[in-house]
This record gives sequence, structure tokens and C-alpha cells, in this order.
Amino acid sequence: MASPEPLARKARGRPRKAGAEERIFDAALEEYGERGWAGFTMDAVARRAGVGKSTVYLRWQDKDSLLTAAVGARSGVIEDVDTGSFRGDLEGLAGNLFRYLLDPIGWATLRISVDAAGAPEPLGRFTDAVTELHHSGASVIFARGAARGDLGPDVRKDALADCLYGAVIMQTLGLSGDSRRLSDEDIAERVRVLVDFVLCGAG
Amino acid sequence: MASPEPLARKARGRPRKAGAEERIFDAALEEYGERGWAGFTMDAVARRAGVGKSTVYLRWQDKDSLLTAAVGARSGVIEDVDTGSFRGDLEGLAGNLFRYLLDPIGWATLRISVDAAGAPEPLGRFTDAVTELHHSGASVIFARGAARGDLGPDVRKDALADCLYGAVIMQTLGLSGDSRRLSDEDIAERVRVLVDFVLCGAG
Amino acid sequence: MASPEPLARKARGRPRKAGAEERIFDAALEEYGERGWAGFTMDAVARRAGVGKSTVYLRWQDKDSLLTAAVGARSGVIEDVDTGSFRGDLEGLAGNLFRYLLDPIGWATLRISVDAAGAPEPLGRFTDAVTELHHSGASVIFARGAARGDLGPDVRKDALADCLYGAVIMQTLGLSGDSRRLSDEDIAERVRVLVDFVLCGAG
Amino acid sequence: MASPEPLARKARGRPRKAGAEERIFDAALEEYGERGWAGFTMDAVARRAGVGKSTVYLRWQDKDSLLTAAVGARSGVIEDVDTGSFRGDLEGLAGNLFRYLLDPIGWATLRISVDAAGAPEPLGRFTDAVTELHHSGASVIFARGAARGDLGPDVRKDALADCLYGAVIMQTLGLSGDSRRLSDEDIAERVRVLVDFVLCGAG
DNA sequence: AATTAATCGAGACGGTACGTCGGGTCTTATG
DNA sequence: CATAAGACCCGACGTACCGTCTCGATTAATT
Repeated sequence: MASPEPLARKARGRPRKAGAEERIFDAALEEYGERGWAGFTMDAVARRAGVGKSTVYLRWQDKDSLLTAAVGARSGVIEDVDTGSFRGDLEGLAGNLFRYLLDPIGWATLRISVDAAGAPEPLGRFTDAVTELHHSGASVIFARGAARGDLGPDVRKDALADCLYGAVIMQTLGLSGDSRRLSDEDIAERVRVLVDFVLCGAG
Repeated sequence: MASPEPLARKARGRPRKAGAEERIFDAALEEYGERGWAGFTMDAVARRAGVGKSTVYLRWQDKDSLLTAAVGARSGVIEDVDTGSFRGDLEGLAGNLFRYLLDPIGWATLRISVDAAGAPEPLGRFTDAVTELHHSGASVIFARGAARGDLGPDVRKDALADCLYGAVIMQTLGLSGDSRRLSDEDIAERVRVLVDFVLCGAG
Repeated sequence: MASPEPLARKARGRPRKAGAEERIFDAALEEYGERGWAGFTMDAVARRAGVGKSTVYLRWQDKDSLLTAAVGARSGVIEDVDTGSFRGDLEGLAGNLFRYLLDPIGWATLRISVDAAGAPEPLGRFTDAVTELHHSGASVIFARGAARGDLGPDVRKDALADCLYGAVIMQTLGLSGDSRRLSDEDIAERVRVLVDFVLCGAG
Repeated sequence: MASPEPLARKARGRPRKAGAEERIFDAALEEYGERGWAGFTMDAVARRAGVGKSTVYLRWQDKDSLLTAAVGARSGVIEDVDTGSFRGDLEGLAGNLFRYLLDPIGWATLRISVDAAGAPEPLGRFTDAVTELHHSGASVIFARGAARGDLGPDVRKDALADCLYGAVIMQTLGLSGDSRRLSDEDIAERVRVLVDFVLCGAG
């Protein structure tokens, strides 16, 4: 999500082990995927990463921080595709968002955002980061659409983005367990209906 | 959400303490509100409710169940209002949803749904219950709209509901900490834009 | 060493498990005997006693306290025997002290006393308890000796006790590992020489 | 205790830092004095000595070795004084032993011996070293006494030494905390009684 | 002068134990 | 019977220390 790696290295002691960060992230996300938050254990993460617990705690202060960082580091971007038409672009984006949210890591990102938004003190700037993540995909498409003339100047872009993203969230929220394994055709169908709707409205 | 209290109580022994259920719910939600999920403990709930742990476990089998029940019992319903027009009804509903999600308990409902949807084994039937909760409000409005003739027969009602609810979620997701204190005017303005959009679309 | 068990039991909750204290002491002393202080682990003690760690920590605040208590509870008394003569009594007492100190638990008592005497803040009243333990055996013998007329009135009893006990400590201090397995004859011989000396002196 | 410094140093690399050994010993004994064995930490010793941990581990293989070496290096010798009479020599020796054991470092020597004697595998040859230390002082006095004719040929020298040393240990064992600050007069008085006793016995 | 080799400080490493805390169960005495 | 109190077993938490290791920087003796 961001490059935490600073520039210069002046460190005096033994340098931090090279691949540790990556291996710990992998281990954390595997554990999280297999056991969920309740069964997510620092000991297990350290063991699976082949690393001492102190190595983990040297980098992240607690369980929350580690999972947040892991999810932040690994959660993909919702990529936009240039299909040549505004409608096509929207369908592509919504489809990618669907796939993103049906993946445990992507869903975890949402879960953490929801936690963060409700928490007394903001959990890092996680919410902002996720918001940014969501809007960056859409804005590219809007720019392209405007350039092509597919998109009227008075369209409420924010509303469109909120509706499209939100509707996908609503639909994935209604799926749990095995029903979350949607085929590409299912996704395409759902996306088509949604994009239809946001383009035409209920009028 | 549902009537948890069973039917008759012919019990032979000491009757269940009168206000216990309520006091435990209150305690649970206060604890949850103050400390979040991570700091939410059964011990603290029992202590705050002035109740033994066994009394709690006699009624709910575990932490999840208690929190789910508490949230279910206390989370208001997203009420619909009959304003006389379909557009007015939608604005009323969306406004209520806004207020619901900006309240800690309402937000907790969402948080739990998100957890439940992603969990390996479904967390009770919480997901279904929430889905039901969301759709019941909308369906009343649709029925009224259809009766009034405000609503064409070929409108994708599900898409409309998903977009409207989803967009509200997206917007509240972008608010954290103090920015979650929205005035009624703010809400009304956001709602107006949203309803405008879902009624007309981007076409 | 002392009866820690209070008088009445008014306790309201679940009563403390019956044999736990005993089993924990046994486990602690076995672990201590097998692995020494360095290898003495609370986890291992709890496991060996078939008890949760919290059960241990509910009773003793830390490792030191547990070992101290265990040693205090189990370390036998240096018994005195009535042989009919003052010399015989002294030999019996010194022999028992020898056996006591050659036993791992008895030696641990000494080890802890030494720690306690040197510690910044006194380790409980362990030092006093041990002092008391040592003097009680001797005083009985002195009383008996005086009654029999074996013991002149101007004898420095404290000096005698210190010399006898101290000499036995010095001798066991010089033994380590396998050489600590002394036969009864060895002990008797050493004791005879010692008692001879304290009765006659170097004059 | 012994000269740890080897003979010639032709070493090719960077020579060992000059005062390091001394500063580490000081730091070790201060830490040990302040916190006792339980709170005695290699990290703290290194920090206090202003030295890297590797510098410590380059010289001693582990915590035991360091403390043993430090105590061995710093613990004074129980010096004997030639007072002209056997009795006077004994009193001088016992007084010095008293002072030695009331000093934290001297007492640590005893503590380590006690640990060593009870340990499964002997802690270095510490026990032997201490035994040697104790007997060397006495043997000089005995030799002098024999030369002067103060000392009969049939006296059990070992018993005498064991009693004298042992009695002093017993007395210091009974003192903890502030009561360990004995004035020279107190010591002289105690010593007089003890020497009286070992010279005349209880007969 | 360049090379070599030992040591230094700092501090991260994999482990392991600490003492704490919470979950969910169980056992008592008291309603 | 239900309750409150609270001890039970279990296992994870986050911390601290052990003894090892890997750095870059010194510091001589040897080339």
C-alpha cells in the first residue's frame, strides 16, 4: 500500500533479516485465511514463518498491527481495465471488486476498514488508505470516459462510485461460507445488472 | 430482531432474575463500544452487569452469541416512513440508515455481519438476519410505490436497494472518529444526491 | 514448617481443589531435584502436577515463592533421638543433619537460606524459620543433658550448636556430585570425630 | 583466586580492550549485589560495563562462568595474621572470615559454593577452589602453632577448622538485611566466644 | 602501504520461560 | 432450579533474557 522501507541504512547492529518481513506476512495471511481472526495466533505465525516471536514483535507492536500491515501489504489493487467503452470499464472494475472481496485477504481489508471506522482512535490511517484505494480505480475510468465523451459533465461521479462499490459490498455481504465461491459467469451477470442500473437509474 | 424470550416459564426452581438479560445487553454494548471487539471480555461484561459469569453462560453459549444477541436486541430497525411519494420514502429510508450506521450499535451490526460473512463457519445465521433486516424496509417502500404507480414494473428493485444501502455504507465507511458526527442537514444533503442518482442513473 | 491453612472456610466460590497444593509441591521438588534451579520451570511444574498454570499462580506469586514454600513444606525436621547419653544424643542429631543435608530437598533448604540471608529484602522470614528449625533440635538435647547432669551449667550452648551444625555444613559443602552418597558408616565416623572434638575441644 | 591472564600475547588482531575485564567484573558484582541472582542479567552487565555483549561472551562462555569468575577474582582471601599465639591467630582468622562473609561478594562466594555442591554436574571446580581457599588460611596457622608448640600433635585439625569456619557461617546465616552490619566489637566478641569453645570444648 | 586477523559496539536472531489474562467449565453455598 | 462467586484447565498474550550471529569500524602485527 505504501513503501515503509526508508532510504538510507545507517543501522549499527546486525541488520534485520532479509526476507523475514515477507515470510511473516505470508504466514500471517495464511493463518488468518485458515483459522479466521479467532484462531489467529502470533506463536503460530512466528512458527510458520520460521522466525522467533521477538522478530515479529520487533517489527509490529501487537497482533492487530501485524494483521493490518500484512493485509495492507498484500491486498491487491482493484485494477481497472480499458475496454474501450465506459460501460465496459465499469463492468470490468465492478467484476474486479467482486473478485477482490470474495478473496479472504480482500475481505479482510474491508473487515479492518469497518473496525477502523468504528474504533475510538483511528487504527492508523487505514480508513483513508482504503478509501484512496477504492477511489483511485474509479477516477481513472471517469477520466477515460470523459475523454471519450461517454460521460456527461454533470454526472455525480462520487455517487456513481459509492453506488457501484457499495452495491458490490452489499451483495458479497449476503454471501457466506461456500456461497462465496462465485463463478465468473455469476459475477458477470451480477455486474451487468448493476451497471445497467447505475447507468439508467430507476427513473 | 426476534423474540428471544421463550414461551411459558413453568420453571420449578428459582426464577431467572428479572432484569438480568437487559443489564447484560447494556453492559455488553457499553463494553463493546468502549473497548471494541479486542477488549470485549465476558468477565468485564458480567462484572459490569453485576452478574455471575454462569448467569451469562446460562443464556448464551459463547462470546459471539452474546454480542450478536445484544446487538440484535438493541439495534433499532431501519424504519420506513410514508411520505406520500416514492422519492420521499427513499430519502427517509436512506436518512434512517445513515443515522443507524453512525450510531455505534448500528455500526456494530455491520461489523459483525462483515465478520460473519468472512468467517469459515457462519456465525449463527447472523448474515441472513441482517440481510432480512435490510430488505424488509425496502420492500415496504417498493410495494407502496408500486401501488401508487410511482414505480415502473421493470425496475430492478434489488439493484436499487443494494445501491442505496451500499452507497450509504460507503459514505459512513469513509468517516471515522469525530467526523462521524453528521448533522441532520449534512445527512439530508447526502441523501438527496444519492436518491437523485439512483432515480436517474448516470445516463 | 508452619500451618498456612487458615481456620474457617467461608469461601463462596468453587473451593480450591483438594490435593492440588500437595501435588504441586511434589512436582516442584521433583523438577527441582532433576533439573536444578536453572531448569526449574513453572510450566513444567504445572504440567507434571496435572494442573493449570493459573492454579499455581493463584497460590504463589512467583517461582521463588513456590520453591520456597515447597521446600519449607517438605523439608523434614532434623529429629533428635534420646539415646540415654548426651554424647549419644549429639551424635544422633549430627547424623540426622548429615542425612538431611545430603538429601536434595534438605540441601535446597540451605541454598534458599543462603540466598535469603544475602538478599536485599528478606525472602519472607525464611532465615528465621531455618534458624528456628536448627535450634529447636539442639535445645531439646541440651535440656535433656542438663537434666541428666551430663552438661555443665557453664557450657556455651550456642557455640556448641553453631560448631556442630556448622561443621556438618562445611563437610557436606565439600562434597559434590556422586561423592554426596555417603554410607551410614561414613557418616557415623565423621560424626564421631566431630562430637569428640566439640566435647573436648582443642585444648 | 588464580591468575586467569595467560602468559605472552603475540596476537595478530586487535588486542583485547584494556580495562574491559575489570569493568565487567565490577559491573557483574554490582548487578549481583543489587538484584541478586534472579535479577542478574548479561544484558545489564554489558550495559553497565559499557561493553558489547560479544565482548563478554568472548571471555566467558555463559552467565555462571562470568559470575563465578567475577566472584573468584574479587573475593578477597581470608588472610591470616601472625599474632604470636595460636589463640590469637585463630581469633584473627575467624574475625577475617566474619568480615569476608558479611561482605556481599564474600557471601556470594558461599552462595555459589552451595549451588555448586548441590548441582547435578559440578559447576566448574568451584567447590574445590573454595575448599582450598578455606583450608589454606587454617593450615598456615596450624603450622605456626605446631612450630610454637601451642598445638598438641593429636589435635584434629580438620575438625577444628570445620567447626570454626562452620560456626561463623552459622552465625552469619542467621543475619539478614541490616543486621548484617556488625561492628568490629560485635565481631570480636563473637569470635572470642567461639575460639574459647573450640579450644576447650564442652567437656 | 597493504593485508590480515582479532576485537570492538551494537543490536537483531531463534528460542524459551515468564507472569498475566481471558474463555468456557465446574463446583460450591445461597436463594 | 437459578444464581453469585470464584477456582479450574487451557492456551495465547506481549516481555525479557539467553547465547548466537552479523554487521561496520577499529587496531595491531605481518607482509
